[in-house]
Amino acid sequence: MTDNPRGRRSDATRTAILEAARERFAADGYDRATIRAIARDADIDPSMVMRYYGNKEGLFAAAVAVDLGLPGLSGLPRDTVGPAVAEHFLDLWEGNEVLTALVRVGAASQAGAERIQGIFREQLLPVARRICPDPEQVPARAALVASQLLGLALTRYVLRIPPAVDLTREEIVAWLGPTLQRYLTAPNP
Amino acid sequence: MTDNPRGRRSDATRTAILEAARERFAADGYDRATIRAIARDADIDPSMVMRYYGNKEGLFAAAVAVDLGLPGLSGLPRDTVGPAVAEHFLDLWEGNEVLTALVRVGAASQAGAERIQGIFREQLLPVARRICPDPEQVPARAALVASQLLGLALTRYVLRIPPAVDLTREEIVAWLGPTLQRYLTAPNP
DNA sequence: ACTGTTGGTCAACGCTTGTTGGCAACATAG
DNA sequence: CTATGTTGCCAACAAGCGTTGACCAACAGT
Repeated sequence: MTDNPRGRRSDATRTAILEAARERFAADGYDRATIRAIARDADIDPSMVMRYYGNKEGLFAAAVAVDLGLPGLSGLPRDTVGPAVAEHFLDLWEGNEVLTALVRVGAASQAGAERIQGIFREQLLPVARRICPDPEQVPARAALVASQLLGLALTRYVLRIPPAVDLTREEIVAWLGPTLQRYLTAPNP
Repeated sequence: MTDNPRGRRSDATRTAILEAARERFAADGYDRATIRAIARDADIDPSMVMRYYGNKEGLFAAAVAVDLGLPGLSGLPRDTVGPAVAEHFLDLWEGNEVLTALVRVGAASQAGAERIQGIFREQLLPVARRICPDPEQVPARAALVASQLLGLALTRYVLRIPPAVDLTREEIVAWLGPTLQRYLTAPNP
């Protein structure tokens, strides 16, 4: 029994499945990303997906386990955090397809929406708590930040509205930076 | 032959189908909103949907024919257009489910995404052209406006992130108004 | 009263989906 | 070398889907 947790013989297959799943979920959304298509991309049999991840929901859960890596931002000077957040998320979106998949599936299914709610609650809220001045306003301000960040992701990476795709990295930081800065630290309007 | 364009005997059925379709598309997205479920909601047979709208794509196209009613905004004073846009879109989102359905389906399928691109191009861009100072910057600025508006819709009406749902109308106008104003009329940063 | 058109139902089609269980090949432990 | 657990493929299942065509009932025009 090769029970050794590190280095199972099937690890290559497992990660191939996850990679293919991320690509398909990002490109096609939850319903159209079929297990058969994912298995074909990973060059294995559909039944292997079921064996390793139980069912389609389990596969999705495993494929979009995401860490935003936000805590690193809380050490920054408070008055330049807006542009820093914009840059950080640009890196995340362009680095891999997990977040695109997440938005696509979140818009398509209740389970996906709940997963995004969880990420918001457990990863964005705590950081906002350490940046915002008024503790009572933290949820509202974090929600505004999320709306602008997810909105850019939606128009640029999911809907692919041409002018949103054509925005350069510098333009995005220059425009969104002050917006996020205001949502996080400006006095209540 | 009751060829009379106004007042066909089947008009009640047709609109019942469209209403049910909008609800289902908004609640479930394109793939999970089945023709059978829509027909059940409208209390008719699935085959009627096919007869009246050809196929599922045709039904979707008919269900989300949307007019943003933006031209009315171009007569406003240029320095208060931001909050006015925010209020206008709040009315639209809360008035009916067409836009929610549109975002859900846009995120799920290529056809839906193209439809949103079309609305952006034909309804948002022309109005932005009459508000923005620099004609060359119009597409980028309109894309930024769309990102914030669609982002709020996504977090509030589709993902239903609790703090985004809890925002009051006044809070939204007070926070988004200046953002949209800046995207539309502020000098290039 | 006859006839053609329209509104609507019913049952079925072909297809794809997620999911399951059986079976062969292989690696490893004793 | 044998026994055991792991990896993988194959074929099949039941369910649900969009879609179709045959059929009946009510109506309108003449």
